[in-house]
Amino acid sequence: MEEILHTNARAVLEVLRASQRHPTAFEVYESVRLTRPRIGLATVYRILHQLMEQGLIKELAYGSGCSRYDACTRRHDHAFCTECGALLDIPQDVQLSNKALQVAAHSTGFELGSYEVRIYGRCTTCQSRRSE
Amino acid sequence: MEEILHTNARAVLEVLRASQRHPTAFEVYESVRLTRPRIGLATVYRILHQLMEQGLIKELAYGSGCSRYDACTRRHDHAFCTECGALLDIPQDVQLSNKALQVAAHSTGFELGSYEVRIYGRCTTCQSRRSE
DNA sequence: ATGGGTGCAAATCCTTTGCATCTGC
DNA sequence: GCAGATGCAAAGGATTTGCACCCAT
Repeated sequence: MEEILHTNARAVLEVLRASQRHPTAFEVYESVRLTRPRIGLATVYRILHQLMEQGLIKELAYGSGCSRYDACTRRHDHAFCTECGALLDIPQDVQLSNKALQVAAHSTGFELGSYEVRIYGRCTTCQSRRSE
Repeated sequence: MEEILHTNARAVLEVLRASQRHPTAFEVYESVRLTRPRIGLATVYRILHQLMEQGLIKELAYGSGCSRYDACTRRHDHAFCTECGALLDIPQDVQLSNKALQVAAHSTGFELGSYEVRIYGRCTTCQSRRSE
């Protein structure tokens, strides 16, 4: 599937795969520019959309401003720092029964596609920054 | 707490409380204008921020475009329609053990604040619209 | 008269689009 | 030479900000 990606698309995907941090489009742009200095931000956006359509990456919406992108496409959960905006993958899936999901889907009439658990709190960095 | 709200802020909060649909800022603006025709969109945004700071409402980010607002501040879960963008409250909390949450928080080093389960799928309207 | 709240318009930020150019085949 | 990919600049949508005005105190 990804063999058909052209050079820039490949570079974008590699940046995303190498990053732990779920970068924004602009951060991806900055990283890609290290290897492909002439690339433009619009191209990065176009490539991000293509990669999403191909199911190679996912978009993460979180509060204010801009989207972030995730090269890990298997279902997984996230931790959001409410103080600094850091966004981490939760390494092991949060335990959730099929039954509970089906109840939720049923009560809303939804045909269940996927799901995600988000935990909100303070990341390690922000915890050490101040106690309060 | 909310006794100190001035008239426009009160109107915004009432619109949000009356709505089932988690409206966008612009939708709030349109509704509030029915009773306060001279209000401006900027004022609506300013008030939404104030209400968030006071903990009376919450912002919901979901994919593309704009934020939506939720006057229900008790912890609860959401269902997102991936087809039409509809956004519903899940009436009963998705069953999730404290232990599972603590494991998740611990594995990321997070100090757990809150959490949310999001289910993604097709809402009833979109299911009847086409089968595919 | 003072201070907060407000409308309006301009500014900003993120993202998308138009278009002429470039590239690889 | 053609089709797709690209850079650049302009356009677009959501949100914020500056500022003068208005209103209740």
